[in-house]
Amino acid sequence: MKKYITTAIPYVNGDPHIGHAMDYCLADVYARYLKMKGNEVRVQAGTDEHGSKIYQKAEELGISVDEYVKQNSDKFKEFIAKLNVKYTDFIRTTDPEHERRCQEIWRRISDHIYKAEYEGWYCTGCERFITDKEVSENNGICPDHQKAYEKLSEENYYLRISDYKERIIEAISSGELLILPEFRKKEILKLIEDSPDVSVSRPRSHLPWGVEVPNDPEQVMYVWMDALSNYITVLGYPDVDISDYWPAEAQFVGKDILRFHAIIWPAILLALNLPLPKTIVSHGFVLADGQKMSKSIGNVVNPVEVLEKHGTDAFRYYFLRHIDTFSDSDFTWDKFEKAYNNELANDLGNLVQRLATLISKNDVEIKLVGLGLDDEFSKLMNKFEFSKAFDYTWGKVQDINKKIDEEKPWVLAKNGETEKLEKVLNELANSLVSVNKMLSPFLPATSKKIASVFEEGEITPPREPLFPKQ
RNA sequence: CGCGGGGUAGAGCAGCCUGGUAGCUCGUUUGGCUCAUAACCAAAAGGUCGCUAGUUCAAAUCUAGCCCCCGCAACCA
Repeated sequence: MKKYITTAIPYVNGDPHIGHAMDYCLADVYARYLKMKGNEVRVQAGTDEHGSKIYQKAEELGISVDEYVKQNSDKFKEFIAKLNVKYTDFIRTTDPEHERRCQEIWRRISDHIYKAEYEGWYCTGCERFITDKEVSENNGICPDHQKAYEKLSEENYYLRISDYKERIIEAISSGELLILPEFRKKEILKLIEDSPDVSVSRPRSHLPWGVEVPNDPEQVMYVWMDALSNYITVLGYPDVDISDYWPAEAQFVGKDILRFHAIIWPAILLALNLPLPKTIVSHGFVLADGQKMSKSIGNVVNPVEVLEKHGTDAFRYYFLRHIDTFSDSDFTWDKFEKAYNNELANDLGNLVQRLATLISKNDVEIKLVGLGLDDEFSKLMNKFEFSKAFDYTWGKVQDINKKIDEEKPWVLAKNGETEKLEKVLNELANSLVSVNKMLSPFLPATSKKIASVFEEGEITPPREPLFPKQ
């Protein structure tokens, strides 16, 4: 089977942060799992490079926008590589092919787009429209710029969400378009009901850096139009038949951008007469000590620092097991260190060491029977309950440690019970190899090392501990 | 009364739908073991299950009211 998985494309006005890592890791785990099941999997990644903020930032830095976005896009590529996340397709929204395809998409859905006047409060400092609520909260004055908001009107294009509202609501509530977790689905369903038509363009004067609206050089596409399209333009749409891979098996997004993916995106797809993605998985935020990470509080955890501390798999371990797949969870250095030492080093690393030693010391021949994937594990993975699946897998790791203590192979060896010893160690080795399969989507490098110890000829303990204690 | 989620051992959570000895992981203490990265295994301590009332032989679980926390309400992963 051919499957397609997408990640959200980050806006490149800053460095990669820990939230981006969540997206990549989750998508990667699912992709590796599907591959293990024998599917042909395509994984998209990319960068969102249009919009006025980027334009401004480049100007501030005194470099060309092209150069600025290229630099930042490369940073993300590097970051993804550091996470050992594999993608098959990388898209940059400033890629001319993408821009052309976007315009073609616009043409194809133009029956559902109309032009209208938009009037609202505008801050010339922020260069954006401000919601009525925000205006009243700030008493009509922008706190960042100490300037009064101005009433401004402009002509924009609108996407008629109302044409598809019923259809989208139906698809989401029936599960045809599955939104995970359930509580987000409820939120979205409520949100769609009240969703007005969406503005999908800006006058070029406000948004100089973007994709031009076909047949209207004065208007530029709203970044979400351009960004959402990436999921199919990267496959070659509309030049190429994408039906092998579209609809996507799963689209991974942060909870903050779920609404665009669950409202605007389905509307665009329906207007194009394309099927809706099968699943949108919305993950939570990583909190630092219970608080949202923010530059002003100064509690931002640098993902690269975490990666470098104990390596990629330790990073993946913490973020895939101790950060819940769906809800917000905490990162603290203390928890990370504990997880590394007590779980990775003691439970798993030590298990590999002791079992390999037992086998090699006693010169026991191991026959691998090639067990299939655990049903319970598959069940959890199919529901995108990755942290629970990982928990389950870890329970199996601990079971093997327990079993070793119960069977006491060292006693069997001492008493010369070779037959029993052989049987016990074979059972244990087979269990570990089968658990290792479950580990492989989560900890690919570690899993490879374990496989090389137990599945490639003579078994000798790894020369270097898998996870050296610190 | 905007919508939604939640309040269970020091921490993080499960159990609630389908009432019946309050459970898991980490941490703490004690014991066991020696194959192993002083790792592993076992046991113990620790909870008025937010508060109040109701239904019931029996409520963490069902009902009602109240208190508190959090998420969402258009561009912040």
